[in-house]
Amino acid sequence: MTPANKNQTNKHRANPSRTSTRTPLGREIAEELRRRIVEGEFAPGSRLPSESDLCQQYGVSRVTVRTAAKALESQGLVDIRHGSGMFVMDFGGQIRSGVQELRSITETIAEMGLTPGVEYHRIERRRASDEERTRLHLEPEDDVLDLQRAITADGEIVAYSYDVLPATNMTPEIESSFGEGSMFTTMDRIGLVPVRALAELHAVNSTKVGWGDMRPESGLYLLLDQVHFDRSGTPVAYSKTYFVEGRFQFVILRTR
Amino acid sequence: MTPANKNQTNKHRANPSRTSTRTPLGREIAEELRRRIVEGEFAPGSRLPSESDLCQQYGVSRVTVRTAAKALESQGLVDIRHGSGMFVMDFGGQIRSGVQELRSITETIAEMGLTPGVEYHRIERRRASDEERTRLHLEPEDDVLDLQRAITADGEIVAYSYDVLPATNMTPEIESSFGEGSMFTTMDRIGLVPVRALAELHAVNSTKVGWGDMRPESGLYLLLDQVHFDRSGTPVAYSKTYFVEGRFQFVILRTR
DNA sequence: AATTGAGCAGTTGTCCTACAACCTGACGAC
DNA sequence: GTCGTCAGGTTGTAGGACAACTGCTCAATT
Repeated sequence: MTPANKNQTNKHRANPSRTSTRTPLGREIAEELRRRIVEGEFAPGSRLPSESDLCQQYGVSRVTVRTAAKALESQGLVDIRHGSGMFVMDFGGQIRSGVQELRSITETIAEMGLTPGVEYHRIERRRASDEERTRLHLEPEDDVLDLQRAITADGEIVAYSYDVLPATNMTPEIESSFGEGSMFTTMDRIGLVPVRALAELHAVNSTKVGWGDMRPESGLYLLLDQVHFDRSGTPVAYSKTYFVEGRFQFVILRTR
Repeated sequence: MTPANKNQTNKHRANPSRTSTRTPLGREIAEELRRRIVEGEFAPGSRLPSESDLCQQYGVSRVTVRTAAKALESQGLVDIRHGSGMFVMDFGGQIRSGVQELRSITETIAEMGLTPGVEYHRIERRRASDEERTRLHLEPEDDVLDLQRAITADGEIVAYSYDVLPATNMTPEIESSFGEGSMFTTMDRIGLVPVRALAELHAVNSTKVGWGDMRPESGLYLLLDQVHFDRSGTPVAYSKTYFVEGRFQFVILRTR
C-alpha cells in the first residue's frame, strides 16, 4: 500500500471485488507488519518505527496503526512500551508462531524453514457418525467428507490428520479437488472459512494411529482434537491431528 | 468506577499509590469486562452493550473501550461484528480460558468451577544445572530455588510441577513463604512478575514422573515445558509441568 | 568525580469530534 | 410473498489535541 491511498475512502480501495465483508484496514496493516518482522527487516529486540512514522508509511491514521500494533502485541510478536516505543520480541530463539494462532500446519512448517508436504491416504464421502453429528451440528441424514492425510516436513512424517468436513453441499468435483493443494485453500473456495478453532490437547499412546511404514515405533503422539468455526460460529471442520512426539516443535506463546 | 471519573486526568484516579507503572485504563476495563462475562452477566451468544454505552458506564472514551474490546476479542472471548455489535463467544460448552493465556493453573481450575489445591513436595535451594543456567541466563555460581508441587482439583492430583526460580537475591524468609499460597503471589511480592511464557508441549510416557500413592498407573502425561519472562524480557522461572492425561481439560483457543 | 535533579524531546496512552462502512429491521411497491 | 429502499444504530477510520511516560542531556550540588 502506498501513501497515495491517503484520505481515500474504502469505496476506492484497490480490491473492491469481494462480495462479503472486506478486510479491515487495521488487520491489513497488522499482516503487513507481521510479514516485515518475520522476514527479518527488524531484528529481535530492536525498535520499530514510531506510530506516527508508520502512519506516514502506510498513509493511515494513528488509530489504525495502533489497532495493528495491539494485534501484533497480543500475538506476542512485539512489546509496546509506554513512552519509549514498540520493540520486536526477543525470545533468544527464532520462534515466530505458536499453535495459539490459527494457521495451517503446513504454513507453520514453512515458517520454521522446512519444506512441508501432504500425502493423502483417503478421501471418502460417508454418513456422519454420532460424535461428528454432535460436533458439527449435523442432521442424521447428512454426509461428511472423510480425509486422512500424512503431513511431512522435509520428507519426514510429522503428523497424521483425520479430518471431517460437512459434505451436504459438496459436488464430486469439489471432493476430488481436495487431493490437490492445501486443505484450507479448497475449503476457502467453497466458502468454508475457519477463523477460530477450539482445540483440546491430549497425550496418546497407541499403535492404531497412522499408516504406512514410516509409522513411529513408540506410538507416542500429541493429539490436537479440534473443531473449526467460521465467522458466524458454524462448525466447518472436525479434526484429530496426531503429532509424532519429538518430530514437531509444538510451541505456545502465552500472554497476559 | 463511576461516571463521575469522566474527564479526570490520570493524576486524580482512584489508586495513585503504585510506584511502578500504573495499569493502563484499557487493560483495567478489559479485565472488568472479562469478569462480567465470565460471571455470566451476559449469556453466550448475546450482545454486549454498544461501545458508546460502555463509554458512559465506565466514564472513558471510545478509544479506551475499543482497546479493551479488541483485547477480549484476541482472547477469543467476544466477537466484534462491524455494524452490528460485540457478542459473547458461544462455543456450546462453557470454556472461558485456554492455555494460550498466561494464568496460573490454579486460577484456570477455579474458572472451571473446581476447587484448586497445591501440595508441596520439596522446596530447596541449590546450584543451577547447565540447562537451567542456559534457560534462565544465569552465571555458573548462581543458585536456584527448586520447587516440586502437586496440583489438585477437587482433591485429585491433576499435575506434577517442577519449577525453578533464580534465587540469587532471595532471603531464607522469602524461600519459606513459597510453601504458603500461590507461587505467583509470592513471586509478585519479590518483583518476579511474569507477563509472557514460551512453552513447548510434549507427550510423555514415564513412571519417573511424580510421587506419592496417587501417581497414575498409565504414566501418560502432557508436558508443558516453559520459561516465564517478565516485562523486560528477563527469564524469571523455568517450569516443567506434567499434566496427568485425562484429568485436566487442556484447551487452546486458536484465533486468526 | 559522582550523584542528583530539572528540563527537554520523543513516544505511547487517552480524549474529543466527525464521518465512512456496515448491519438490521421496518416499510412500502410490486 | 418477494424485493428494493430507507432509516437508525453500530463498528471502523480519520485528525488533532493533550496527558503520561521514557531516556537523555546537562547544570547544580555534594
